[in-house]
Amino acid sequence: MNSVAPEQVTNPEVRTLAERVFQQLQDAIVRGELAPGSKITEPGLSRTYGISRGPLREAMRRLEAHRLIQRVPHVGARVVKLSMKELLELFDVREALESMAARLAAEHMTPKEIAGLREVLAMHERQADLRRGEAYYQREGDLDFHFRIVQGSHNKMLTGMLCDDLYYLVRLYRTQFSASGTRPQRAFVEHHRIVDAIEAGDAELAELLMRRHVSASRANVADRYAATLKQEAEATT
Amino acid sequence: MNSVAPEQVTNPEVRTLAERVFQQLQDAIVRGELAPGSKITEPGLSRTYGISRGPLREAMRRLEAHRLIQRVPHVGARVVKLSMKELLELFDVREALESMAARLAAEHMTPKEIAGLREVLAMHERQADLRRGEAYYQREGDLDFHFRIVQGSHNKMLTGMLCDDLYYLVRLYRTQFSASGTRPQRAFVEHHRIVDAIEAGDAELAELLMRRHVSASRANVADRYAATLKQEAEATT
DNA sequence: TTCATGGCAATTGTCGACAATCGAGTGATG
DNA sequence: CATCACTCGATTGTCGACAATTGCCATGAA
Repeated sequence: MNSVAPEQVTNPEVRTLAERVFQQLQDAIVRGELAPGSKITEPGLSRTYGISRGPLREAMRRLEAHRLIQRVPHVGARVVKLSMKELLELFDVREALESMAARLAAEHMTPKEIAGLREVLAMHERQADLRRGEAYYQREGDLDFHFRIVQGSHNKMLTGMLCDDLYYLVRLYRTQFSASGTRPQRAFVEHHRIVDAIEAGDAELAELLMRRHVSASRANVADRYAATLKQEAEATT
Repeated sequence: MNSVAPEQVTNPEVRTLAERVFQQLQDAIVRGELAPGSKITEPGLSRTYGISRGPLREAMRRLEAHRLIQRVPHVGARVVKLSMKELLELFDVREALESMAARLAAEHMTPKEIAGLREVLAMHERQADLRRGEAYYQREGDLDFHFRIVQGSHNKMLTGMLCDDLYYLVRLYRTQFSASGTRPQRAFVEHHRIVDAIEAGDAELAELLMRRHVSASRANVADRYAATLKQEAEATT
């Protein structure tokens, strides 16, 4: 597992050290290589990535603004660690933004984009058939699905907020809580209905369905968490 | 012309140069002292604020993440200039987030917070009586109203997104488009109804009313813009 | 006149060094 | 034994200098 993708070095979009290390850190945090809650020091990262502290600090400022690290002046920075409360907050924000995205997608998505969306759905079903228990691909695919709808909204501000900020937190949560258990069949059906509504241009329905979809996902997480708490309580008695 | 206010130096909350210059720049941009679209250079700002480029660059990274400036590697940075399209995008995002905030506020706001909200409304009415034409106070007060509802949601992620990011863009828009004309009476009524719904704990109604409130505000802006375009077209013929 | 080309000044990107601050560990004291 | 003050090591904050890249402008040719 290479830590640095070779295309990053030659990619003309990413020529500055600060930009590169920002993306590398973002990746490392989201993938759990930097443990949530762990302290990160500038000299340490400086050595790891072989750069000076100047660009590194700029990258850290951006990570801070994206809520991936938390800094305290003169003390240091830690990788963000989502509490269950914060995770549920994240779901509320997602519900608001993604339902709006679905509404706008129903109004503005092009036939080509819709076809691409259907393609994603088809791939999910193939994967679900082949490896029913395997949750990883389905999870990444789930984000891909949401990703495309958000982009279909054709609202750059909305796209930026969801894709540049929230989705990294979502992925961070999935590694942090190792959220493997899902509700695949039901989610598939919901995905299909959302796409149907978008294709029909039914903005209100698409919005409603997406809202329910995210809300159900949130409830699922909350239930599993409650179950975990109960289990732990029983184990200690 | 003093570049640094003396109380800032002693303020324990703001001890680092990067933090100070970040807030100063944020203020300068929002108040229009740095014209939208104007180019800002590091040596220039470095001289004006009397600091070196290190902290300055960190502040600029944060401003970039908050969408107040736009940077191009090796070229430079400009103060963001909202196009009408982007402004309408901003309204869509606000509609999504603030309606959710109103819903959560109806569920979680404390009696004390609600009383504070009513206080704000009362102050608005007094001001509206005294100086009917004056829009400035009413505008700032409008933001104060929304501010308190967002905080009443008790959702820190939502609060951060709205108060730390979007509301600065809203204020920037108000200076950029010199949006003095409003619809005060109607907005007052809407504000009151929203507070009523929140106080009654009617989450769905609060959400719906806030959604309409923001949506109406968006439509108002769009109409005024269309009128401006039409006026200009007539003037050139 | 218009366009290509080369050099130049200014700006951005990066680095290493120094100063300021924090917190853990140590020892003294009640 | 607990508590407090202090010292010291490490980390963060800041600065000035150097390298790299860009855009402008002058010069010249078609």
